[in-house]
Amino acid sequence: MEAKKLITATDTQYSGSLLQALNDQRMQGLFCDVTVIVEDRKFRAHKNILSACSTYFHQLFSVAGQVVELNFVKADIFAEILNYIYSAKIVRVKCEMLEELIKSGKLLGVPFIADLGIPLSQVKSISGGVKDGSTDSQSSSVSKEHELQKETVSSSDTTPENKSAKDKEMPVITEAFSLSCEEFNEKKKVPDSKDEDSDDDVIFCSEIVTAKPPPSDKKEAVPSQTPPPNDQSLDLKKSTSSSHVQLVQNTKPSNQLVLKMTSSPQKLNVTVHANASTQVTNGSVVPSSAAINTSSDVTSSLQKNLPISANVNAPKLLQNANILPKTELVEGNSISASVPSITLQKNISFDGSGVQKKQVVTFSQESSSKPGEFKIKISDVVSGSNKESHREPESKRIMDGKKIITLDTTSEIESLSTGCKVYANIGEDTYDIVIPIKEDPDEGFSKFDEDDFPNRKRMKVKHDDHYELIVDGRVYYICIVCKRSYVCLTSLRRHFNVHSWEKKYPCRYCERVFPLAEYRTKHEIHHTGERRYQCLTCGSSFINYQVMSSHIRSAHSLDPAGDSKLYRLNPCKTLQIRQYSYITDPSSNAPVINDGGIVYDIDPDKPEPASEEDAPSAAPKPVNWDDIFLQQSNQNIFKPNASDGSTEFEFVIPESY
DNA sequence: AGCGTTCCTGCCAATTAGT
DNA sequence: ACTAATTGGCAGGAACGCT
Repeated sequence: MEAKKLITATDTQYSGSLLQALNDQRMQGLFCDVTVIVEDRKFRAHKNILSACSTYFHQLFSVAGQVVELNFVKADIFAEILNYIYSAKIVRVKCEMLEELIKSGKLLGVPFIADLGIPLSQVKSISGGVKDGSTDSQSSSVSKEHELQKETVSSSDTTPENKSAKDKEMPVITEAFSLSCEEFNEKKKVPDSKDEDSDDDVIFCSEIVTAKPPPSDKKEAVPSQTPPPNDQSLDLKKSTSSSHVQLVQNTKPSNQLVLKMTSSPQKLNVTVHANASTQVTNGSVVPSSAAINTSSDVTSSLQKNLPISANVNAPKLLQNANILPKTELVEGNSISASVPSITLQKNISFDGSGVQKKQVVTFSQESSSKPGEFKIKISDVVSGSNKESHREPESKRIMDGKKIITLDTTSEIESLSTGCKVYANIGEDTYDIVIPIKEDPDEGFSKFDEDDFPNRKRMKVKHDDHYELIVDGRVYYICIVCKRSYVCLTSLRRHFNVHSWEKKYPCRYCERVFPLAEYRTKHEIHHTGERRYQCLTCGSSFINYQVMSSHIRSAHSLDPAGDSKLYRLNPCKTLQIRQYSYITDPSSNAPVINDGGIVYDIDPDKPEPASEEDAPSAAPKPVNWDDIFLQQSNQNIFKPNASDGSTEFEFVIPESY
């Protein structure tokens, strides 16, 4: 007779293959919904993935739009972090990058990377096969642990593949932890690995987990799946990303990636079984919430004594779905001790041009004293946020598909939810922020236009790059990234490229790249050395307006910005730039004045061949490449690359530069 | 502090794209 | 051909870095 049985089936490869699929999609740009700009590099990614792995992104994406910019991380570092997020691996990171990597991991709230600081020193010495031959007592004891660990694993796995892996396994040791990692030998070649010196390579495929230290410590680490109730060793079920490595490489369900962490002197024993099946089939393990809560406690404890900032509450990719919501319910003191991102974001300093100057999330109650600086706390406006509820009576109301939030002058507008168009009607001391709550931002936009400005033509918003703020009937366009306000939308669009780098303007003389064409042009003029600005008082020429202006002020004690023209701007001869009314009167070499009242003239010392040849032509003739080649042939400023007929040119920096 | 360089943004002309 | 949108040069102030 067939007994009734409950069947439990677990796809042990699921998490790994899922991660792989996500990474593949990222590589192909599929379904990427966010662009992270770091320095001059753009990284396409998925918000869900980033927010799941990074507390920073988790909070950032609650307010940010499709483009975010990080200026506190280096591009190459962020690339490594992103690779980790999508692969659970830090692969072949050079030792000198580790410190920066860890720092960035802390800032971004990526626990694994942040906690690499724990084994860092040992890693450095171990990398490439024990460079320094560390022989301290800790390492020796850890080596024993490591041997034990090897035996534990080898007993259940004697495949040649894993034997090979054991030969390369690296114990990672710190003052607080010893961590042994059974690492599979990845046969999949890292693309750039061939050039790397293996001595400089560090490969992690593990995840650091903190656990509550025992009241009576100094217990020997014992890998155990069924710890006694009061045992200080703790089994955490984690279908971590680490399991990806294992499961992809070996599908045997009995195989586990075992991380054994042993504390010393504050003993801490943690065994992580990164077997995805464990969490489902093994019902005897410590409940997730308890485990995490315990971890939180130890985090707090450890932070008192150790220079680490473990963040066990950070959401982790592919973490047990039961863990995450439970961790949110951990007692407040535990959370506050283990969520550094809040404090962290308050400390982030955005600076420079084209970078985020303001915090995305702020908990500061500091009010703005400068007129025109409206600020709103994120909790006030984040759609769907629970935080809104407590402010409901005071300011929020919903009608006609719009959410209206009334703010006082001290509120902050910097963290308004993106994807919405925001309008404000300014009263004496209040601001009504109207946020269309329909899903389609354009829908709300349209409604606004039709209701309030029926004569105003609907504006199609191709890029979700700005808010609109109406103050006393005047429209200000506010960049969603840096919150700069613009009177002209074109100015904002031009500015936004600083964030998005949708277009790049490389210098044709050097390697520099600029987000604005004008920046490049001005920079290139420095290469050519051309001096277009000429002082009419003394005839001196200068490379740009600022130098010329400075000269007129200092040398002639005059104001170049005054009514009288004290300088002239000669047309650019060395670069192919847009020509305006740079018209030289064909009948004479007298300068002409354009519509703006600017006097233009051709430098008599450098007669322009084109002007002479084309003198009968009344139409303004812009300086083109041919003109430049003819004119500058002796100077060899530009040489057309005739070999391939392309539009590429060989640029030779003139001697004047 | 002075100087040079770069960044920023309103303005506007030239160019390009769309109808 | 006309219009709208985009591009990018310019002015002039501000910020920044160096000496």
